[in-house]
This record gives sequence, structure tokens and C-alpha cells, in this order.
Amino acid sequence: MRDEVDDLVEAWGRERGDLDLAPVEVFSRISRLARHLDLARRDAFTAHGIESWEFDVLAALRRAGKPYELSPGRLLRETLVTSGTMTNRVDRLADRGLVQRLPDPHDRRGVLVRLTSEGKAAVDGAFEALLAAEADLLAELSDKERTRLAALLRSLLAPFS
Amino acid sequence: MRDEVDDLVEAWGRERGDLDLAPVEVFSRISRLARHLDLARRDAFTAHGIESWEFDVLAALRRAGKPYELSPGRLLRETLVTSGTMTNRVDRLADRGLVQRLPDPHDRRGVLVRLTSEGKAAVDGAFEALLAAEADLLAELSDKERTRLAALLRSLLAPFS
DNA sequence: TACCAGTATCTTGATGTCGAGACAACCCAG
DNA sequence: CTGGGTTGTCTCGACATCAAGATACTGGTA
Repeated sequence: MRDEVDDLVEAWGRERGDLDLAPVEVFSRISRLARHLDLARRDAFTAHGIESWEFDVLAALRRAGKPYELSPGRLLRETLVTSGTMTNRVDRLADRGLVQRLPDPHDRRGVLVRLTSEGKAAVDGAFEALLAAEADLLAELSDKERTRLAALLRSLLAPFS
Repeated sequence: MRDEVDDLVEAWGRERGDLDLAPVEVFSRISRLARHLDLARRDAFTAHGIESWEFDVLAALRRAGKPYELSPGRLLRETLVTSGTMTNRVDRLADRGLVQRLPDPHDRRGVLVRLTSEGKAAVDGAFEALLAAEADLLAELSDKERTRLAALLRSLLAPFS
């Protein structure tokens, strides 16, 4: 079974046969899979009326557990965006009624972003759809292969944490 | 060895123990690795005075082989951006003297984007730096593991092609 | 108590990308 | 050779994000 990256490596090999292209075999596939995955996510979410960036924020709140509250600062660290972006995102989510902004009782500078029940329903539905879509993409692999793949990826990811 | 995704899966497990989170173990790691990889690429390239988007375009031309020419249409398909974006990118690359725009002799609507010798030198240097940086990230894995990882990723990627 | 470095959030301006549309040239069917 | 659908490129307006700066509050120190 051949993929896009086999072509890519072949082309580089023709032009730069002097280089060891082994890293490309791994990282180029990771980048491309991430891109395809983004599109798959988008599709899964639009069926539930939310967008990827909305899911990222709502999911962070959902994972936090009751009462589904986090500060904007915590949210921007979880989702890896800047503070200006998070302000904008919370504004729009609040407009849609999926979250509400509350004053932090312990810090008057602070704000808490809380999931509404509509927000909770939206994120739960979207997450289930996402898992289903992702499970389809994994159909190629046996349980054993999937576990092995996850372990290998963990080895690469762990140094960044 | 534990990574960020172990925490993520644990948090979801607490809140949604009813769901099979196996897909998250794979795809969340792929997304995160892609993000870290983007940053590593940026670092490797800035040392060579070019940006990631510049590399994407220049590398496509470089891979094409002599005379290092491709149409904007071909370039936008290779790099997965829209035509408006590619026009903008070629403009800026031409301003920097890394590519030049030529009329397509076989199609008067068409244009050919050609790598200049400066562009070729820039992309070759940047690619070597990228491979070196990526090789570092792969240091965790043995040759056998790396090959296995590439094969598993190919299985996931192939259906998209 | 008064200060001040540090922290939390929001505001603002610049920028790169997208999507839709305009325009020119191509090419094939009639 | 003529018309019309298709293709290739560029233009333009909208928009999400980022980076830097503004503002307000906190918590420890003198």
C-alpha cells in the first residue's frame, strides 16, 4: 500500500540522494495526517452545528468536570492560543449561549468561563461524533497495531511535555 | 514514560467513562506532534532566513527537478492553499528574489514559477537543517521502531490518497 | 500603610489566509 | 470557425489570529 509520502520521498531521493530521508517518512506523515484529521473533525462537528475552535474551548471546560468552569488564562494555556484570541472566542461562545462569563469570586481581576447546559449538550454530542469519525479512520489497524502506534507516538511526544 | 495525552485521556475518562477513548490515544498525539513539529520547523528555518510557508513553496519547486519550474496551480495543489494565497506567496518570494515568474510558453493564461539560484541555495540549506532537527526528535526511537512507526502511519494515511 | 513587581484580562492594529468572483485563454463539439 | 463550458490566475473583502500595549487588581515587602 502506497501513500502520498512515498511519492514525496521518491522525489526528494531523485534530487537529493545524498541525504538520509528517514525523518521525512515519519514527520511528513504526521503533518499530513494532522491536516486530514482537521478536515475530518470539521465535518464531524458541522453535523452538530459547532466549529473546531468552539469544540476546543468547550471540550476543555467539559473535561474540567463540574461545575465546568475555567479561567480564560487556563483556557488559553489548554488550547495554545493567545489571550486576544481567547477573549474573542469566549465572546462568540457567550453570544451563542454555549458559555457564560462570571466574575471570579476570589480575584476581582479574574473571570470564570462556565459551560451552559446548551454548551454541555453541544460538546458531548460533538465529541461522540468525533470519536465515531476517528474510529472509522482507525479501522485499518488491529487493536494490537493501534496500541503499538499509540506507544510509539507517546515516545515522540513525551520529550515535549 | 507519560505524555500530555495520558493526562487528556485520563480527564476524559473521569467525565465520560462510557466512551471508548482509543482513537484519542492515536489522533490527539498526531495533532500535538504536528504542532510541536511546526515550531521545530520554524526554528530550523529561521536560522536559514526563511519561513515555513516559503519553504513549502520552494521545496515543491526543488523536488520538481530541473528546471525547477511549476505553475501556480500545481503549486497550490502541492501545498494545499487557495489560489489567492499562492498569488500572494509567489509575489513575496519574487520580491525576495527566491523565485521568478515567467510566462508559460504553451498556455497564454499560464505562468511558470521558477526557482532562482538564490532560492535553490536557500531551500537546500533549509532542508538539511530541517532533516537534522527532525533526526534529533527521532533519537528516542531505534531504527526498527522508526520503520515500524512509518509503516503504521502509512496505513492510516494511504486511504486519503 | 504604601509601594511595586507580577498577574489576569481585554483592546488595538497588522497580517496571512480563505472564498467568491472577474477575466482571459483554451479546447472541443457542432 | 464559432460558441460555450472549462481551466488558470489574479483581485478583493471578510475574518481569525497574533503580538504588543493598556488597564485593573493582587500579594508580598519595607
